[in-house]
Amino acid sequence: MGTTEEKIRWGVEQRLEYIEFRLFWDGELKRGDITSRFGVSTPQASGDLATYRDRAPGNIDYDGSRKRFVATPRFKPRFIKPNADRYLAQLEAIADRVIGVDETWIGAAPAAEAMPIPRRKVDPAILKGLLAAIRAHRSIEVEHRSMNPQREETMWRRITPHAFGHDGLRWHVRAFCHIDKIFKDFVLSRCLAVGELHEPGAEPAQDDLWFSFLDVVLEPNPALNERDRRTIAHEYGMPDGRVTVPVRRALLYYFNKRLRLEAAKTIDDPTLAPLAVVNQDEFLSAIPATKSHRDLLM
Amino acid sequence: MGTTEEKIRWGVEQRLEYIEFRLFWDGELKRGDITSRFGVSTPQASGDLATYRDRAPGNIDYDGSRKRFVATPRFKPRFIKPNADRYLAQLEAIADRVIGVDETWIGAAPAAEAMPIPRRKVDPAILKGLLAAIRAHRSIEVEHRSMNPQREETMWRRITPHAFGHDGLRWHVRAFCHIDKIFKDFVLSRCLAVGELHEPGAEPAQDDLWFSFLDVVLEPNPALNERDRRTIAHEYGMPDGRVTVPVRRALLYYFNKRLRLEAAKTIDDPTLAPLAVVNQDEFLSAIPATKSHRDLLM
DNA sequence: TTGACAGGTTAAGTTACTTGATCCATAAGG
DNA sequence: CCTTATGGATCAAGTAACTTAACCTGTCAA
Repeated sequence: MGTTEEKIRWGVEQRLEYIEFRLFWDGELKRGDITSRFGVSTPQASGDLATYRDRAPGNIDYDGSRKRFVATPRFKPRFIKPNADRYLAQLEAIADRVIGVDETWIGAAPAAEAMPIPRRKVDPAILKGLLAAIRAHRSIEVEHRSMNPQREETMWRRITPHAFGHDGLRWHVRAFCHIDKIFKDFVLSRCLAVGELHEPGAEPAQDDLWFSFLDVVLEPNPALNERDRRTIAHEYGMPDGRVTVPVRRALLYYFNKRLRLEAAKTIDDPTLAPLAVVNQDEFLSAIPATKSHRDLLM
Repeated sequence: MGTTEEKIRWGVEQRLEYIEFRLFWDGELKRGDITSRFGVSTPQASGDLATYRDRAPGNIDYDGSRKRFVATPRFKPRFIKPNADRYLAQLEAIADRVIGVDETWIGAAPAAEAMPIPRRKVDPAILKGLLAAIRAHRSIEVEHRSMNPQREETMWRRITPHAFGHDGLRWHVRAFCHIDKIFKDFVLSRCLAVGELHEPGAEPAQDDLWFSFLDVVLEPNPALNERDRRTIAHEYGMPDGRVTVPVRRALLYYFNKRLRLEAAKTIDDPTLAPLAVVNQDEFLSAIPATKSHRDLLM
């Protein structure tokens, strides 16, 4: 009883979820957290807390001496399903200064530090232009710094983009290059400006390397001892000692570099490459196809 | 005139920001986008669009033939400041399946793919326990898979955590280990369970490696040709050909590995390591201090 | 013991909503 | 050509969800 379940407005639901999020991760919150984050009055925040108590009975208590609302020991989430990876993704964004703590629901962010890589910011206008070209299935002119020594240092080229790819360190746009007549990756932070939209140069479907996948079978590096292999198998979720990862062929090069797979079995210190590829012949022979365009590499 | 600027409720402001976000990035939206995302009625969504038109005159138009609201050519954001890195961070979270498209404001997400690394999910209960210990300045028992061959394969150890660190591939918790009496990193996905809180074993301030920084001076790899060096300098924001990055000594080991700095100048193919360290003596001699605990490496 | 802080409550009034109806414009299909 | 589907605008009546203003309670620290 008490749990009257009428329809509930979006704003109220957000605040109930916020209350529960804070109770789960921080274990506590105060009324002022609600009033300041959502700009509501104190009676409203009190009302929300009462509503929460009503709908999730036994989850919340008021600790008079600490002057905080606290989660009870038998707290059981009812409005959100807690997700550690989501929490950590937010923490990373905060550490990278991509968002502010006050834009998340994290109340007291723990001290956290991510790799401080001093990458140039991407110009919103450029990203916006590429998005527009992708949506409209058209080509766009891009001023791009090329690593190809045959080319001008920076040049305008027309490309027909269709997707974005992230190699773990930076974003590329996958596009048909009207000069070279092939599909390539263009690093976003090397795009200096964008121009007009025009007729497309190719259909996205023609980008075979993008649309075909290789099933990479990974195992703990056999150069490791039995025990370390078990640890790696556990960490990467390999119940039977292996895991199959479908990887776009266009991304195989980065996948290889990122996990140091190529040299895994020959490297002197196997702890540098915890994973190795089972279907290595297939894997290695699939890589060069993406490696032929020097622009991709660096 | 027209722009009456009374106080505005949180829910309304969210919708106005949503409208502008969509206009900027997607260039268009329809009334139904608002009703479905925020659960409001059609008259309300119409009202919001009218309010937006009122407050940001000249930004929005209705294209009757496409049956969409579209951004005008002279669109100028008034409620949000567009941030490409933030957009891309969301895109990455979507590609990694950490959040759903419907949880972001991105209307039509472009095709995007991030590195598919099959990492085990972190148990929310474990992260929550560590957060609680950090907040309370107490120690916590953790069942952890050790890579140290002297130790049991999995063992309970008491640690006093104080921060989180991300090496680009995974999260660690930085903590004082009550067994080894030193501060170490513990990979989150190797923590299997957490236990009770107790007295702390050390003050966070005693973690010298965490709280002291080394100024790493980076330059484009000198093994590259002049022109490629210029490109790298541009991409990493080095107006005078160098950039100084303060890095926590506790993270130097990962920083080195991630950017392949150690071997940068000697590696056969310099395109694999676009960056090199200027103050290399200082840098290399600072690394081993963090490298002494094998647990960190793999 | 006083004040500052955190929270709760009640009453009266306002704003932001909903439902349900009716109407308009455009595009696509027969 | 007419029909239907889609997407939008608007009005009227009613209702949640708010606000402001005032006043009350418990706990802690000076």
